[in-house]
Amino acid sequence: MDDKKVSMAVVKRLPRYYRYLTDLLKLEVNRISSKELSEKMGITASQIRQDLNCFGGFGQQGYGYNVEILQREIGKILGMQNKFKAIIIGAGNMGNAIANYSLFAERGYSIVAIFDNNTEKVGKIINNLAVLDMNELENYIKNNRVDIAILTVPFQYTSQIAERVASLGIKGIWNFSPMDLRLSHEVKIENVHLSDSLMVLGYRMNKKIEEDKASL
Amino acid sequence: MDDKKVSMAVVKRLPRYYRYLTDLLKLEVNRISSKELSEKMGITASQIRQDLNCFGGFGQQGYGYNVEILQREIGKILGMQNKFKAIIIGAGNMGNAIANYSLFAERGYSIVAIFDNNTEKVGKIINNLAVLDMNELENYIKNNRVDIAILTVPFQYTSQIAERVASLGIKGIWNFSPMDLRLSHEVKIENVHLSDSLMVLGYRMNKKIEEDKASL
DNA sequence: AATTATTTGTTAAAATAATAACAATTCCGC
DNA sequence: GCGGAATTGTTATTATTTTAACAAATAATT
Ligand SMILES: NC(=O)c1ccc[n+]([C@@H]2O[C@H](COP(=O)([O-])OP(=O)(O)OC[C@H]3O[C@@H](n4cnc5c(N)ncnc54)[C@H](O)[C@@H]3O)[C@@H](O)[C@H]2O)c1
Ligand SMILES: NC(=O)c1ccc[n+]([C@@H]2O[C@H](COP(=O)([O-])OP(=O)(O)OC[C@H]3O[C@@H](n4cnc5c(N)ncnc54)[C@H](O)[C@@H]3O)[C@@H](O)[C@H]2O)c1
Repeated sequence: MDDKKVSMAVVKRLPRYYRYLTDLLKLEVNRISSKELSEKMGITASQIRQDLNCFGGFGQQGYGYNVEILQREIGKILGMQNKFKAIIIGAGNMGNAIANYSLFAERGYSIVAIFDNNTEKVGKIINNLAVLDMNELENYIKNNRVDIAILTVPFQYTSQIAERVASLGIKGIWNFSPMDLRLSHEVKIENVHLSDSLMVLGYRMNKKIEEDKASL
Repeated sequence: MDDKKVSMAVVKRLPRYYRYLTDLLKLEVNRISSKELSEKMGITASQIRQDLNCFGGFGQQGYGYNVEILQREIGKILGMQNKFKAIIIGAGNMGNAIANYSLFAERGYSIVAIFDNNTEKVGKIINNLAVLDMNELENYIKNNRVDIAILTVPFQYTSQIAERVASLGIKGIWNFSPMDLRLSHEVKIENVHLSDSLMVLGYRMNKKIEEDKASL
C-alpha cells in the first residue's frame, strides 16, 4: 500500500490520455506540455498534472512531458503489459462486431475463443476463430489462459453465465447486457450501457428542444 | 429558465433509474420507497431523493413513489415522448449490430434508414431496411424526419461525415469511433468509447494483480 | 554565464457532488 | 378518527473533485 488511493474519476480519464498520446506519437510529436495537451483535450492543464501525479512525476519542469515515455507509462498503469486474453460468449450481433474489431488487439486485448450454445453457430468461423460449443467452456478454460469473458448473450442468460465463468476462475467480465451485473466473487466487472448512452443523448436533445420552445 | 441547472452526474443516472423502474413494473410492483430502491440499486436513498427532486416531487410522504408514474415521468424527462428517428451511417459490424437490436426501438429510438458508401452493401436488407447509398443522404434527410445520426464508419471518415450530417440539420450524433468528436454546430454529441471501457477493466484487473503480488 | 521564459509538482482554494439530518406530511392499523 | 410508523422534500454537512496558485527546477536566449 505505497501510493494513495486513485479515484475512479482519474482512472476513467486514463484511456483518454492514452488515446491522445498515441495520436501524438503517430504525428511524431516528441514533447508536450500540460498546457498544449489541455488545449487539445478540452480540459485544464491543472487537471492533467494532478492526474498524472497520482502515479509519479513523468514530466520535467521547463520542458513538459516526453510523449513516448508518458504513453508507455500510462500503458503500464492501465496494465497493458498483461496482454490479457479474452473469450467472447455469444456469437450474435454484438459478439461478431467485437470479434471482428482489430483495435482491441492493438490495445493488448486478444480474443482467443468464441462460444455459443446455438448449434447452427457452432463451427462457424469468425475472424479466424471457429465458434465453440458452450459445453466446451470448462475444458477450454482449464487448458488455456483466459483472463476476461466478454458477455454478449441475451439478457436473461447473462447472470447465470457470469456466475459460471467466475467459478471457473475468470478475473474480469465485460458485460453488454443492459443490467448492472454484480457478483459475490472477487471478479472485476465492467458493464457497458449502450442504451443509457443513447438516452443521455436523448435527454440533451430534448432539453434543447424545450429551451428553444421556451425562448419563442 | 424555471428550474435550476441539473448536473451531468444526475443526468447520467436517469437511464439507470428508468431501467430499474421498468423492471419493477414488469414485476407488477406498484410502489417503492427510496430506501427499497436504494438497496436494489446499491446507492443511497438520499441520492435518489436528491436526484428526483431536481425535476419535481414525484413521491408522497409516508408512501413512497408510484412506480408507474415515476417511470413515466423519468421517461418524459429523458425526452422519450419525442420518439426520435435515427439513421445509421456505416453498415459494417457495429452498424449491423445496432440495426438488429430491438431495445432501442422499445426505448423510443427507431432506426429509419441505413447508409453505406460500399456498393456491395447498398441494397442489402438489414432488419427490414434496405441499405441506401451515401449519395442519397441529402435527399433522404430533406424528405424524411431524422433526429439522430448513428455513426459507425471507420475512424478516418467520422469527422467529415459528422460535419455533413450536421450541416443537413441533424440534431444529435451518436458516435462509435474512438475519438472525441466535437463540432462547432449546435449539435448534441455522445461519443461511445468501448475501448476506454475495456481499458478501465484492464486497469482494475491489473491493480488486483499487483495487490495480490504485494501481499505475498 | 547570467537572465528570462517555461513548466512541472504540489499545496491551497473553490466548486461540485454525495450523504446525513430532520421537520412536515401521509399512511395504516386499531 | 387517533397515534405511531414510515417516508418524502429540503436544508445542512461532509467528502470529493476540480481549478488556481506558486515555489522550484529546467530550458532557451543573449
Ligand atoms: N446488438 C446491439 O446493438 C446491442 C446493444 C446494446 C446491448 N446489447 C446487448 O448485448 C447482448 C447481445 O446482443 P446481440 O444483439 O448480440 O444478441 P444476439 O441475439 O444477436 O446474440 C446473442 C447470441 O448469444 C447466443 N446465446 C444465447 N443463449 C446462450 C447461452 N446460454 N450460452 C451461449 N450463447 C448463447 C445466441 O445463440 C446468439 O448467438 C444482449 O444482452 C443485448 O441486450 C446489444
Ligand atoms: N466493431 C466494434 O466492436 C467496434 C468497437 C468499438 C468501436 N468501433 C468503431 O465503430 C466504427 C465502425 O466499426 P465497425 O467494426 O463496424 O467497422 P466496419 O469496417 O465493419 O464497418 C464500417 C462500415 O462503414 C462503411 N463506410 C466506410 N466509409 C464510409 C463512408 N465514407 N461513408 C459511408 N459508409 C462508409 C463501410 O463500407 C463499412 O460497411 C469504427 O470507427 C470503429 O472504430 C467498433
